[in-house]
Amino acid sequence: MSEPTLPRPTDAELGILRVLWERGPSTVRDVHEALNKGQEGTGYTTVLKLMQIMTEKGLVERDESQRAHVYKARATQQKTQRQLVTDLLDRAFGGSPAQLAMQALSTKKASAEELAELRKLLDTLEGEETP
Amino acid sequence: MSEPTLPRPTDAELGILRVLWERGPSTVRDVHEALNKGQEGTGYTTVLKLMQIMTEKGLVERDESQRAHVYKARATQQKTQRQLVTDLLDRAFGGSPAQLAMQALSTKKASAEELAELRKLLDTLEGEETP
DNA sequence: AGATGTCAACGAAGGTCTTCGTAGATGATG
DNA sequence: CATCATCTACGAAGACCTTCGTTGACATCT
Repeated sequence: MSEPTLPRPTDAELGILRVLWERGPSTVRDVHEALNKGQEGTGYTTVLKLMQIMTEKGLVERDESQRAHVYKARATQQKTQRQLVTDLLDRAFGGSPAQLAMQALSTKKASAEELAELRKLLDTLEGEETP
Repeated sequence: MSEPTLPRPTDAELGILRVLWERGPSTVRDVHEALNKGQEGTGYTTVLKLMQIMTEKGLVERDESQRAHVYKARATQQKTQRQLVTDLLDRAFGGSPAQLAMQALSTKKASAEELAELRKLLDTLEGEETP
């Protein structure tokens, strides 16, 4: 196995991961600034500490060749999303994916493009359903 | 306001809520037994303590008229699911509901009935999209 | 009444999460 | 070289979560 399955990221960790996904490999300073666009939220050392812990957990990788270490997410956003969805599915939805999908769509309006894409996926799935 | 928005239930709390949703109003003993069908997982007092805390948080209501207090969930499963989905949406999906929906469907196979239902919802949504 | 069983209520321990202050190393500036 | 800025590392505090043992109240059974 190449992946011993990473732990579920916590809320604060997810915030950091989102920055890394968006910006690509970044230093602590980069992440800290991205996280505090304008307002001051969490302190620098807080972000640093979190990222150190995330390194231990395996959520991120660290390149120490520079003085300012460069971090990058170890799992793609897709993979992490899948994990979180699976989790939520089991914990709150009795494992029904369609129920979750519908809940998601009723919650907030999606764009026409996204809906079209979703419909395409639906076609594929229904095609498989009755082969 | 009738609802000061309940806090997001934790993992263990969600387990208890699921029992309450399924069984309806229940005593601690009921929940404890449902949670430990067969195997022994968590102790009785653990469940009791959690449900006491959940009462303080407002996640459940308690009827103390009987010696064995009867608890019931304060929010419906639907409402809680919606909350969790919204949360996940904001925290990990940059707010795109269709993306989450697709992720959910790719994760696990849904039944034909559910897919049909989902398609119906999709029709409705697309109808609204271009009025 | 006395023994047994069931219940709620604490309190506390051990874990994780988030926060930040302080210290020490390293690089840049005058 | 001395000073200042920047960076990592460390430790610890405070909050929350989960766990359970113990206690005392109340009911039931003999």
